[in-house]
Amino acid sequence: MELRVLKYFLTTAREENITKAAQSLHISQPTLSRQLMQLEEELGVTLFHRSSHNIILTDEGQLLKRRAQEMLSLVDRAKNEIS
Amino acid sequence: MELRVLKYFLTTAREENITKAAQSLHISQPTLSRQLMQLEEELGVTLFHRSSHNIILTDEGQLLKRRAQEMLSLVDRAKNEIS
DNA sequence: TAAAAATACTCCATAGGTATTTTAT
DNA sequence: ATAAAATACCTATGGAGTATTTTTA
Repeated sequence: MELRVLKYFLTTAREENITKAAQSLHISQPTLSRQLMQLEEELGVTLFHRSSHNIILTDEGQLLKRRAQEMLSLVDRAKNEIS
Repeated sequence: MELRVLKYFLTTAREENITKAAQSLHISQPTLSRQLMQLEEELGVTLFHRSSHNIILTDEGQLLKRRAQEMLSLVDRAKNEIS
């Protein structure tokens, strides 16, 4: 689990669409799709319910969302405190 | 800033010695030395006071230490909640 | 049949390693 | 003299891209 991928995850959770999230992140759709699948594999859970028109968080995905948001807030906080 | 490097940083802060921290992390001393320098460069601050026999946190380093510990705690918490 | 996601490759950036040098006690 | 960090150089893993196929509303 890396902060870069958690940002990918949160953007995707927000957009509910991998293609749009990838555009927003300025990476390709396959790259994002792969990173999300790898994150799911690493955690051993399904994070998204995938349909052909959108992709929404599972219960486990919602849990990760909260913690990921907290982690990224801490990054901002650390950067502010340090500088 | 990535969680992997924050783990490196916290281990080094604890060991106060890059060589020992690298052994504890099962990576080489130059790899750890480089990652720490890159983290400092990224943040634009010095995180460690380096002497020839130990390496200790600066004030900015202490600030990062707190937040990094919180982030890694959140990782554990997320993993526990999910599984 | 038209979107969105997944798959199949290819490429390259960078994490990591070994060998060596520098530094400070 | 010695222990530790930094530097130089090389290797290789995996992050990222393009092209294509699969899937489902």
